[in-house]
Amino acid sequence: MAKEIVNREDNYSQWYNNLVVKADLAESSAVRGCMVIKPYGYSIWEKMQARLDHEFKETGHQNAYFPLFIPKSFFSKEAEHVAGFAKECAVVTHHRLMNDPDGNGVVVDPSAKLEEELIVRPTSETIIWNTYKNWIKSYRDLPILCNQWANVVRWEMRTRLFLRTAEFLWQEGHTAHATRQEAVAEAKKMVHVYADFARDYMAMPVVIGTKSPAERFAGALETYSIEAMMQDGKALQAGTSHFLGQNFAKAFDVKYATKEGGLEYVWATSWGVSTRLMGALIMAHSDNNGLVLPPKLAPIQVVMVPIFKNEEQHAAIIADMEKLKAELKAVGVSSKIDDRDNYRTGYKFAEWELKGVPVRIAIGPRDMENGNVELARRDTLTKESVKREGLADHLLELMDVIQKNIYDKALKFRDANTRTVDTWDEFKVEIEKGGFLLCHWDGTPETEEKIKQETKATIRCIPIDSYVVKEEGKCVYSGKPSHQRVIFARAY
RNA sequence: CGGGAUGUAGCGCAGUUGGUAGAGUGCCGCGUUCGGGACGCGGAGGUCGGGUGUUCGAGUCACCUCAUCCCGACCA
Repeated sequence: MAKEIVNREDNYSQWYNNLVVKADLAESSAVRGCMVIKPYGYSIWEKMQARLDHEFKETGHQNAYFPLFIPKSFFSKEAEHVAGFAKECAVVTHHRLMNDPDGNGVVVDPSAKLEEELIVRPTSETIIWNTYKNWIKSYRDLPILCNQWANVVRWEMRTRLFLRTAEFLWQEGHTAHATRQEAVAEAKKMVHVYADFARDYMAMPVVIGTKSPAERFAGALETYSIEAMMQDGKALQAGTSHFLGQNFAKAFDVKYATKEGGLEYVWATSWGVSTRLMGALIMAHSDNNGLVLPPKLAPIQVVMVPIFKNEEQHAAIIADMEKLKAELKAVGVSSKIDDRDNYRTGYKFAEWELKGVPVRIAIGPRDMENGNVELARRDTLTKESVKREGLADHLLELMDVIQKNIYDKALKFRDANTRTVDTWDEFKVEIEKGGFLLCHWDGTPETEEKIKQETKATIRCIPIDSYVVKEEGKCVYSGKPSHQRVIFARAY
């Protein structure tokens, strides 16, 4: 009873917050706008990290680490970039505390004021490009393909667990290239890495596209993103990859000697995904019973709950479960035996459902006699009696079945909530229903801004893989000519 | 930074015209239970966000202040 969560249909936001806390993923911290990621939530993040890190290495990248603090002057160098982040920076002004002369704890020592303020990184382009300047002399030094796993701070006015917190964990890739083509190819490659990860691991379909100029990253020439649809019909930007042109190279004076003996500015990209993916994962699949985790990211793939009346039965069941656990380990399926004696069976069932464990196996005296187990699937909420014999192999196969089913369900939902809209009247009605609207847009920031003001809908992306509709048409708002449909939606 | 609300037990909350600080849940102990969130009995747990004022007396009224949340604004 205590762990019951509110209905998704009643209040989606409340359901989400409730779920994050009750499923033991994270909680608000005492620090404004920050969150504590709890062990269970963090273990999911670690699984994401491990897979993404593997992909980065496979595509030729290396990990590195750059400072948390960025001198204020670095920020002044790229005008567009600073404008994009100036309003949400945490600034370090002093380096020492002292006892309060009035005896009230400690105060900031006014004599310890820093010569130059330090900014807690909201992103690392500036500090990294300041460093790359020293690394790059010749075309032989290129490309530089670095990734950093780090935390960043953005002083957001309003925060939500995982989706927008003042401090968050992420990875940021920063690459330097000799040519424009190479940099563009890198930015495209990485957005596809993200899309594949979302599809194959998070079981979350995403649309790959480019951002409209207004939605572009501060300082980028092109921003590629993956956009996912949450179950309330709102869009969530789940990852971005930017072609930065020569903007940062020029700002930090990073030139290389070409093979021909010339001197050129290098071309740059940056790309990142954050703990926001956790929010995406939760909102893409979960239901009123709690979290639904795709097997590939579930910290525990199979949970085993023993049912018994006496110590003799208990010992026999646990022994069998230990055996099954070993069999599962041998085929690469993670499992846990819930042998807690202070909770009843029903409580455990509810709790593991809340935590999103893909499969639950219950074994009781009846099952032991019949050579069966009770198998419950989290994704379908169905139960069936299956043979104990060959169970490990069956579960291994079932993991793929569940992974696919969760993806298919999300894909079906997205397609069902993606509509083609041609008139402004229709647009205003349809946007209220949520989902993606495929519309013609005249390509001007003015129209985009007006639509945003009137409906709160923004251009999520100009699709480049799915939902690509290249055709002549008229802008849904202005009626001016357009060559391709874009995706409008309300977003997180 | 504008508009609105809320601060009371670990948590989510109730607290009447100002009069001894409350139930639920969770936690600890004992017992009965145990195939879908059990129940009984006992127990621990509070400077009522902070300050000032009014009053014989303030969780309650007034003022100030701090914090949090919601709606805007802001936001790869």
